[in-house]
Amino acid sequence: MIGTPINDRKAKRREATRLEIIDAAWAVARQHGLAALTLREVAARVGMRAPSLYSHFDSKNAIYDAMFGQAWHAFLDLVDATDPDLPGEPRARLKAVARQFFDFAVADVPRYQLMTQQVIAGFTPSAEAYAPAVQVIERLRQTLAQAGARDDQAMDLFTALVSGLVSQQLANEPGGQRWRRLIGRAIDMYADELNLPAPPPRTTAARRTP
Amino acid sequence: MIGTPINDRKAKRREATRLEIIDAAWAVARQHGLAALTLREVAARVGMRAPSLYSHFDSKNAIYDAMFGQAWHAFLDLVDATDPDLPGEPRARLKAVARQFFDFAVADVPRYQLMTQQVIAGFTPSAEAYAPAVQVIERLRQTLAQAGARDDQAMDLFTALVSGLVSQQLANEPGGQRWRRLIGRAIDMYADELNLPAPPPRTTAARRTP
DNA sequence: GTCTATACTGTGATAGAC
DNA sequence: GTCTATCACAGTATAGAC
Repeated sequence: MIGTPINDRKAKRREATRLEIIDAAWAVARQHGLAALTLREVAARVGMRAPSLYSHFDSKNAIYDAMFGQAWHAFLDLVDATDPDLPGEPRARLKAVARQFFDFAVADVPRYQLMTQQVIAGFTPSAEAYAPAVQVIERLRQTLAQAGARDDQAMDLFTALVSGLVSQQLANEPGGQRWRRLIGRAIDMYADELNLPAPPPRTTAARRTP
Repeated sequence: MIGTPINDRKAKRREATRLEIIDAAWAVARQHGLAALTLREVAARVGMRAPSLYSHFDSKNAIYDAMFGQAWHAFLDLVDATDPDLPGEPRARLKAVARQFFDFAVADVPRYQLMTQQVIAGFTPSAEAYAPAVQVIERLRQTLAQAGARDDQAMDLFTALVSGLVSQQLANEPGGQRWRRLIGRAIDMYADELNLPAPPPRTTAARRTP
């Protein structure tokens, strides 16, 4: 009795409603802040009463959980889509990765707060929602290894450096560029510490090595 | 009618009650988390009912505000008390400053969250409570200038680096040492970028330059 | 299955008696 | 100052309409 057209349509409708609710929740979070999200307001935006949300989510934290998974999945998709376009030169590659994370973080502050900080009191992401975050870390590990940073400490130092730039930007000058402009300098500093090769001098020819 | 012994005693008693309330609030925050703090529980710990707290604080956020100011003031006092004992050699000095901030942050997570992140929904610190934080930044600016890092970018890079180490430690391994152990490496990396002099080779003599 | 109405508990905050 | 009583609003459990 599973997989019939009727059940497919029901499941699709159900999933569509879930997405509507999550979208509404993002809208409320962006407008009033992540912690100020209320079920009544989310419900009102999708034309329901608050208790009706419990037909689709077990609790308010389950909504946060779905949002958490969606956010990390969006970043994972971005990472995978961008990968072929990344520059081959190690330093430029690391800078591009750092700027990608930075820009994604700064573009939607409540999303970034949910992804990284423990802003919500009793919320801990489920293993399922956390999975894409693990995959992002794995992609980063590969990128760093490719650039010549193979030990775990180099990885930890990179994440600390980039997340530190983001957190300072958001805390002290949200919407600004003061710490974003430091990314190039910061990554060069990092690459020097790892003895990564300096970028080759610019030439017009030989854009690809055969 | 101000400054009489009776008014002094009243003011002291009033200030003592305020401190009792703040201490109770810290205890609740450490036990249940900063955001899970409730006026009823704070009041119970000082033998009151919740509405009585409004005789001493205008709102719940006013309690957070007093906690915020107290926390930064405690760190400022620590910084000033430690200053004469800091090593003179620039790199060692920067490492000591970084470890001091790191250890203070990690020692009391709710305190650090209140000091740096926007964990509380509608809370913005007052100018008065923020003052000691500004002084801490000023001390840091002096320390960095003394070590040879005089531009604003160097300051921003330092704060990003250290706060990044803290945030990664707290997010991924609270109570551990994984990122703390990176402080030496991170600060050396930073000092190299600023072309600070390398530390002198260890000798038993000449511990001070005449 | 999906939604509503209702109600329970707990929150920060206010009003007024003592 | 501190109390009791009360309010508006939150999350959420339950029962029942369709």
